[in-house]
Amino acid sequence: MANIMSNQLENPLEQRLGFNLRRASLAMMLDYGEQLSKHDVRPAEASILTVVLANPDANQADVARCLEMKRANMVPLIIQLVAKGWLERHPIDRRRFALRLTATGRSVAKKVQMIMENHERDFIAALDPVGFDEIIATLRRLRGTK
Amino acid sequence: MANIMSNQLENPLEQRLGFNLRRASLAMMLDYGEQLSKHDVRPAEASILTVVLANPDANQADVARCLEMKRANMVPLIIQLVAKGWLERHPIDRRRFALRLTATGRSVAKKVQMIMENHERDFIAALDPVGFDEIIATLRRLRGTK
DNA sequence: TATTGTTATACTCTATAACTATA
DNA sequence: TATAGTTATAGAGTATAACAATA
Repeated sequence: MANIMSNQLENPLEQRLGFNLRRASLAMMLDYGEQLSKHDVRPAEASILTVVLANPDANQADVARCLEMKRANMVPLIIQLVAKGWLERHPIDRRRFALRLTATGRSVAKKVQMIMENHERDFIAALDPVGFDEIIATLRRLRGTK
Repeated sequence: MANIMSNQLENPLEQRLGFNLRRASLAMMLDYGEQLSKHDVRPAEASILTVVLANPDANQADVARCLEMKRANMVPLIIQLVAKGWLERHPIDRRRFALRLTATGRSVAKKVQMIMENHERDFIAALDPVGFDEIIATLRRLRGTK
């Protein structure tokens, strides 16, 4: 019963792809979230700002689809972004809204891109000797499995 | 304003390491969680069962540390596992408990290992041509960054 | 003094079902 | 009939601070 004494346990999950993938993702999320929180931005909000910046007048359902989020979960996030004065909703027809960044929102969205760039730099460096493109391609294959 | 018409938006996050890492992790978690739920096991419970199976009589704090979980978040999980009749707590001294699997718990834990093995197989196949060891080493470096 | 287990609490993201209004 | 936005709700995991008892 060595385990009663020692405090270094064996963790079989350390050999698992899923566990390492999850811990790596959480490590990145932790740093990313800390950087964003300095500007009162949540990761999910940052994702929406990024997509709307790249796709002016997109509607909620389209944004949700391309971020692989549920339509229903967009609602409180959009409300928050509007309340913060970063986003406006303009009717396209009588059931869709075109999402548009305000001047402040555009400024925040650009700041978010810079934070993202700086945040990713350190982690991308840790990929070496595996190449960035190779990793991205591999992660995409994992995303498409099942 | 092509975006009012089209429903295929550009997603700049597709070029990001963090986004792809997260989506890949969630894709694996989705499949893993589905397989486990058939046996009324949650992923976090499966992690604890796995560590206790490999480390009989470990205490909660040690298990939490090796899974990178908070001590406080172990409590309801342990209570659940005890309530399910899969885990017992035996006093080590007057402040620690040795966690021990019951006969049923050991059987569930072994079933979990099989589910994990089958679940990972398909995803590991998707790694090709990148090797498993290479990916694990890379993910570990990411985990250790910041 | 440091650690274990605990309580309480809050936050973030995810998931589902069902509704309405509209295309 | 299918879709957009919404409501309500639940679940899972994570995080912090603080406490009593104990090492």
